[in-house]
Amino acid sequence: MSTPYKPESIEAQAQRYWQEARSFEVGEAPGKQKFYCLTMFPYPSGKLHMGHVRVFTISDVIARYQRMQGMHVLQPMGWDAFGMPAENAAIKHGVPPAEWTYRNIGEMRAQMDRLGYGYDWSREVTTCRPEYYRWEQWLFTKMFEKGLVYRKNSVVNWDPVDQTVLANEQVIDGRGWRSDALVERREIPQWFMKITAYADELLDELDRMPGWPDSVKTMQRNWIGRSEGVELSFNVAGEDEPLTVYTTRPDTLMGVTYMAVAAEHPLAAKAAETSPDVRAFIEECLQTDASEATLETMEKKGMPLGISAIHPLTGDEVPLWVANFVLMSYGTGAVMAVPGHDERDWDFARKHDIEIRQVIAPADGTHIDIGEGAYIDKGVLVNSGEYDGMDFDTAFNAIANHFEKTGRGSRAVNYRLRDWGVSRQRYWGAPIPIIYCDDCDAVPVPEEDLPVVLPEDVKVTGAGSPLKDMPGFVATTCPKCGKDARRETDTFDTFVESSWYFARYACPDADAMLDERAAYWTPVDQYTGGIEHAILHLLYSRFFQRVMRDEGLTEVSEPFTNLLTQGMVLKDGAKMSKNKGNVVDPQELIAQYGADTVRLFMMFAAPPEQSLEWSDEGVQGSYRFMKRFWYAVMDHVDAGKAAAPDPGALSGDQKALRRKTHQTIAKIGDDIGRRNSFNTAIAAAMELLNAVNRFDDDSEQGRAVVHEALEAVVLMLSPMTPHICHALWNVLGHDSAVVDQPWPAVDESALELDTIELVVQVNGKLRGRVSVPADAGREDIEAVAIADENVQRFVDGKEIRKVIVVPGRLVNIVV
RNA sequence: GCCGGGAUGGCGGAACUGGUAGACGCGCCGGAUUCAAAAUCCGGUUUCCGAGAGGAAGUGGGGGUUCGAUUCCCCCUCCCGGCACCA
Repeated sequence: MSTPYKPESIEAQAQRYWQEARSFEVGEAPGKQKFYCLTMFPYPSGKLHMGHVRVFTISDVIARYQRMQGMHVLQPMGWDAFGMPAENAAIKHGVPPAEWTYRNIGEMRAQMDRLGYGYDWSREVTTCRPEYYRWEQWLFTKMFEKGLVYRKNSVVNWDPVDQTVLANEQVIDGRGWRSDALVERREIPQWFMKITAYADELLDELDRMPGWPDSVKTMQRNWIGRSEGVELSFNVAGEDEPLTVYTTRPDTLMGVTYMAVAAEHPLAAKAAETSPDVRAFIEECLQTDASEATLETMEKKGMPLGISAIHPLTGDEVPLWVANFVLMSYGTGAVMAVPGHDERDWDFARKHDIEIRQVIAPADGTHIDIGEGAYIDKGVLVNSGEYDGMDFDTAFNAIANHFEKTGRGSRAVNYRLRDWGVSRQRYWGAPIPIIYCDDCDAVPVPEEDLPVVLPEDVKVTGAGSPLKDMPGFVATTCPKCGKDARRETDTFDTFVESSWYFARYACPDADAMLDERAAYWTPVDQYTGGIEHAILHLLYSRFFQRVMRDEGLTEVSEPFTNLLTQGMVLKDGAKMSKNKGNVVDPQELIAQYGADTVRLFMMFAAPPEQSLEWSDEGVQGSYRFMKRFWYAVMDHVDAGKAAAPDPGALSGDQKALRRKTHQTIAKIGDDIGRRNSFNTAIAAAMELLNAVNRFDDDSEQGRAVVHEALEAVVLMLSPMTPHICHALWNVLGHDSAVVDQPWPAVDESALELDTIELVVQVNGKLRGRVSVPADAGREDIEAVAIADENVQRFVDGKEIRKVIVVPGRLVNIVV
């Protein structure tokens, strides 16, 4: 009787081995080729969920595979430990955020070890530790000196009942999640990092990043949104200050029939002084949350201000409106409107009975009716006086030149990308290292006084930041003049921590932000994480990497050479969540089936980039496969020793199994190494094992080819299911550990075939299959194909027009 | 609303560069084993027509390019991710 498959004991054994052998702790080895394999670190929310298990398993498979390819692999792990959930838990249960966070980290780390991930824990990074965040505080002060950070007013969601700032996700249908009060837009001073200073570099480099998915690069390109246009000044009747707008379509300038400003614009405020209607409208505009999705989907409203701008070419009066879809913080807070050639302007003009003027006509002379809808394509100018007949480029240049000559405007490059607001009015984050002095204004904390440590023994109530009420934290002296001063109580956006942690893993204990070890390990060779981070986290990290580079900390510009974005884990077609009650706890599954089964299912159920539909039956199927695998090896070994195959002495069936083995080695190597196609890799391993189980041959050579096949399966599945493979490798007679084995080699001579099967089509429809010698010529193949009995039924009596032969695949006869 | 992605048997998915649609797994059906069940093993399984050989249809919907389209192009529907304070 074979030894039964008992995952709990073999998994514990393998994990003990890795721990005692320190299999995954790596130092810098300049002679070896390094491979830095990283997954987006988790927020320590309490327990691992299936999404974590999926991304960590993907990364672990890649790390273990690359190790078998001879790479010197680093795979670290850490904690994105600041964030709102800790404050929410504190409000709900009265536990201080720090305590809650550290407890969660302990729990999740134990779960990760139970799943068998090959992490170098000696490099663990926890972002809520002062020894970590001191360096981002330090970098902030360096950026301050360089003018890369600045303070300006910007909009937040204000909950008037809780007297606190809300995150966008805390605003539900325009109301505060706890108070249910209508949220207001409010402007407060906040700190910004000048990511726009790097906009061109961040954009241009995308063209030289073949290791990133096109979709992510496209999203980042669109997000940066570089455009070339013209900045123009419109005089305003009765005002000294002109109104400046930016447009990418100066060719439509003669079609401007109104202009719109934001509710917060000074001209709107001025009109409100005399008009109660305008005042009421402005107040209504502020009763909305600040997210772009809300602004873009809400009803477009506006009101005339009773003020006119002067058209810079015609001198005509153009009415000025205040509108809820124009935002003060974007651009100049004012837009020119061309309803004839912009959809939003067209809708707005229709609604408010504003003139719609056609100034562009299709270049091919097609008639269009501007009363039916806006014509937004580029074309030829009409109704534009001296510019009539010009195409877009000619008109763009003519009008731009005119404005540059008259000093009323200029060509300008504009970005959709806005500077990064890093201030958060929250407690559980890294303090922004600034001191406010009545005389010296905002002064960065000197290097020798860093870190500014966040006090951890606090009571969180949910109404404002507790830091404001801690005189011991706030009260300080000005580093410049020594007078009494106040500390900044805002903390960093948590994206700041996640924008450089990947570099810190290289040197977690360095007495500087980075040291020479980062030069060895960075950039990350393989980065894996959720597609939801395609823009913000990945763009901020690319920005930070450059700031660190320009500070002389590294020579690397791009932090992540290859990027894999994995899909979500769904159940019943929806993301797993407590609200929906469709959560599957990894812990219970591991207890029932073992880590290998869970890992195998995760990798088998879907390709990594797609969403993965959870299936309890599928997990059982993976468990069944683990058992079949286990007993196949056990039964083989129980029957005695096996020799190495002698290629010259194999029968046809033996040769066929050996061919299958080497075909599979080639396929799985390609699937994992090139395609990140783990599901098909596993399917191929299953096929090979099925072939072994069907293979009934006790002869010496028969046992030899089976042995070779089983060893190959053990080696090739070891990245996916490392524990069972650790055990089976020893069962197969090896003293070594499978984790240190090289990837199996393909024997090209085993792949050779004498005859191949070709598909025969008639007019593209499958009509038969024929066997031909592998080296058959085109004429022989055609003759054999046409001679096929079933093919004859469709060819007979018809004229053969063309025969297409796709070598090794098919023959298509066109009649 | 804007940007990005997706849709293939009863289900998850495969088909990599335009060349056999449905690999592999789940489920289901039939059989073996068993006193019985579980577990395990063997066979079948896109739909329709046909005893069979075989034929017809078929990759969200509509059109197009091609000897040949799940794959390329145009239009549409639905679902998912992101939209700058969730991480």
